[in-house]
Amino acid sequence: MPVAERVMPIGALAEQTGVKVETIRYYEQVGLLPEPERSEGNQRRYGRRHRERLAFIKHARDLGFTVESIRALLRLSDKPDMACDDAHAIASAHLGDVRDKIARLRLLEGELQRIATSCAGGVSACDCAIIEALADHGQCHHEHGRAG
Amino acid sequence: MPVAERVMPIGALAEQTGVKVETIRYYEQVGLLPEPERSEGNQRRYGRRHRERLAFIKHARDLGFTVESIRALLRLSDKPDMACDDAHAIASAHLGDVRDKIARLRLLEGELQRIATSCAGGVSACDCAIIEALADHGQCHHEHGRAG
DNA sequence: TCTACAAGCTCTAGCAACTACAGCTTCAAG
DNA sequence: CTTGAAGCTGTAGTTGCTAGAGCTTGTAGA
Repeated sequence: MPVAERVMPIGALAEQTGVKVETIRYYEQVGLLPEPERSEGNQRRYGRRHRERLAFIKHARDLGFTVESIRALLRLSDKPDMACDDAHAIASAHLGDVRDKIARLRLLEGELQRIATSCAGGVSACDCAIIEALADHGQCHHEHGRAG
Repeated sequence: MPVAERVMPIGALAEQTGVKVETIRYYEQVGLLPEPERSEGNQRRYGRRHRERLAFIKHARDLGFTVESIRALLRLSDKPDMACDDAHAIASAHLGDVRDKIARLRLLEGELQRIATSCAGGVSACDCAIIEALADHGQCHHEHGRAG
């Protein structure tokens, strides 16, 4: 046998996938992972299928897909007939979101840099340009929305 | 009088600053805004000082500062003696965070684009490359961390 | 002055996506 | 057989708001 036993407890699954134990239980709770078999003593026992599904989930989460989107993608991958178009739509929408976020963050980067260098932290000769800049939106070079 | 009365209720403050009424009450609750005077009937009455402080908070939030950081900045701006260095440190750290986030998002953008175009949503000739790509991290061109 | 009704109040619960306990049970190695 | 790590359930906390219920206050028109 190459890499893993046929069946494993939650800790081993966590280790193999890089997803925390609590998070695995959370995914089960919200319906992303199916309920696994249990040992006689009521402990979860996972197999290859669970590991693969969890890897899918983790990868998608790392890419910033919401749990809702992942639910949709998993539904698609379960009945893959007309999955392609729908999956493409989900991925494209998400790509759009990511690009928006990048654009907004770059505006923030510019303004933060301007603010931070205006008060370069020398001796306290300045009245703190940072605090002034934050107090006075009029100094701003653009409107900015939320981009956390 | 140019623009505003001396004293105003919460709705007017909300309108002038672009911060929602509930959010203003929330900021008071978490100690970002001081408790204002009240009318005889227990309604909040705000003045210029409050409006300025709230504008500061909003601007900083728009720039992605956490409430915790804003609390620190406000503390500094209240006693501005040695504020400059500390404010500079906060702003620089935040700038670093923003740049990290941008870098990670750009990696994601690349991978998402690769995934989305690999299954360009034509007729369903494909087995859905998107779902395969998500299932198999081995196809990935890099490690990626969380960047939501 | 009375009457509507908008705007205000407090308190509580909800969102996403986990994380962290408390207090218990089970598993596995020695 | 013992011991301690790992597992279990359930609840509450995190961040930064947002939304509602159910009440009170302010104010403009008649």
